[in-house]
Amino acid sequence: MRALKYAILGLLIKRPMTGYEIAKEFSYELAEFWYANHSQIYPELKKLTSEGHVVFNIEISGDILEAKRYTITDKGIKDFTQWILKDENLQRTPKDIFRLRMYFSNNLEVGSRIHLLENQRLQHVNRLNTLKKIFEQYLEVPSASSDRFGDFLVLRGAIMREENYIAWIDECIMYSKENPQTSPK
Amino acid sequence: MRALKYAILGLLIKRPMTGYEIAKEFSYELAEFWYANHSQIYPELKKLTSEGHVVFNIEISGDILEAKRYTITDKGIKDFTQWILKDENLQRTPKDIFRLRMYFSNNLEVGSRIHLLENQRLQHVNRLNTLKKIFEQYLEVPSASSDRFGDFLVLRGAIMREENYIAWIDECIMYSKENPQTSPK
DNA sequence: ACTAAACATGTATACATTGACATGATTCGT
DNA sequence: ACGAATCATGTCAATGTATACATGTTTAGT
Repeated sequence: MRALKYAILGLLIKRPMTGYEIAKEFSYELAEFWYANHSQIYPELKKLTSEGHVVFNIEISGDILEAKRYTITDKGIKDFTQWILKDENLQRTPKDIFRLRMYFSNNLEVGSRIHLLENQRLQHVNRLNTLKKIFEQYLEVPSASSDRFGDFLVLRGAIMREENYIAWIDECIMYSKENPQTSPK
Repeated sequence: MRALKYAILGLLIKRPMTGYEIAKEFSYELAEFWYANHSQIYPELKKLTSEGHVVFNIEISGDILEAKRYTITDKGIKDFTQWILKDENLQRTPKDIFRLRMYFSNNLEVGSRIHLLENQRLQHVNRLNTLKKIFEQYLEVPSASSDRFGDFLVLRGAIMREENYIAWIDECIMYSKENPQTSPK
């Protein structure tokens, strides 16, 4: 499947980048649906180079500090274009440890269950607020052909996802309070 | 972290099960937020046995077909109880290939983009309908102490998640139609 | 002059996960 | 009696991912 390959190629279509810059991209908006740290990125870039999907040239900062700036090749663009066009079956639903906890939550007394839910809620609210702040920077919907359109869509998706998760937690809290039990299990 | 360990222990608290039965559980509701196939489950059960978290006894069907029925030990219950009680920081947002595609969707012409979105939409609608049919079986909210309460919460969560994903896709379709471009990139 | 943060690239080890390979028994329908 | 579906358990190789190890430079602030 090699999704990381296409994530990197997609970034390099926008502009040539170093491995370090690619890693940074993954820690901004992109992290809302994809992530890789540098220990995965550098080997992948090496592989992409040997496959002819990218080429690099070395830039020097200061006296000796080298950075490899990678550019996507025609072969890379062609491969990426085929990938992005391809219909795809639904992935398996992503794993979610908190949902796993809630699935087994009958093993908890009401107090503990609600504590866990409130804690999780707070974290999602914080994330939501961060996302909303980033979203405020878009004063209008970017043109569908600009590469900021993709950023806009996934950021909107991330906000909706967080709002929905919070709504689910609220339902869980409500049901737990409505329906108290004396002792667990 | 060993989430699979706790997923298995949680199931075994409900009742003793064979590896085969555990694998089956992962392909029903549980698959909405966790999954493992038998090639992961059997080794994990072996490990849990050697750690003293579970024990098994062999059942024979017919003449010779052996099945190992695993039972959780006191040590296993204690370990699970500590785990379920523990507060947890948010996981990294799960990877989502379709969102990755949409992030790079400025490389597509409007027609292709909408085709991909419609295709994905259909698949989510199908999944949603399946989930709703399962949900109809709950004529009332199960008691918070019954082990069907967890099933109920995560099933409700899965329905909300699918509805929300479809709403996001609809927004993407709307923005793509509102904001057409002549040629990609 | 010093220092902290950011720039920059790599490797290694362990763990998690997938899909294929491998084998065979039992049950249910026709 | 036959065949298909289900029951049942395991290993292996490849891939993917996380965390730590490892090293050194440059820049911006004080």
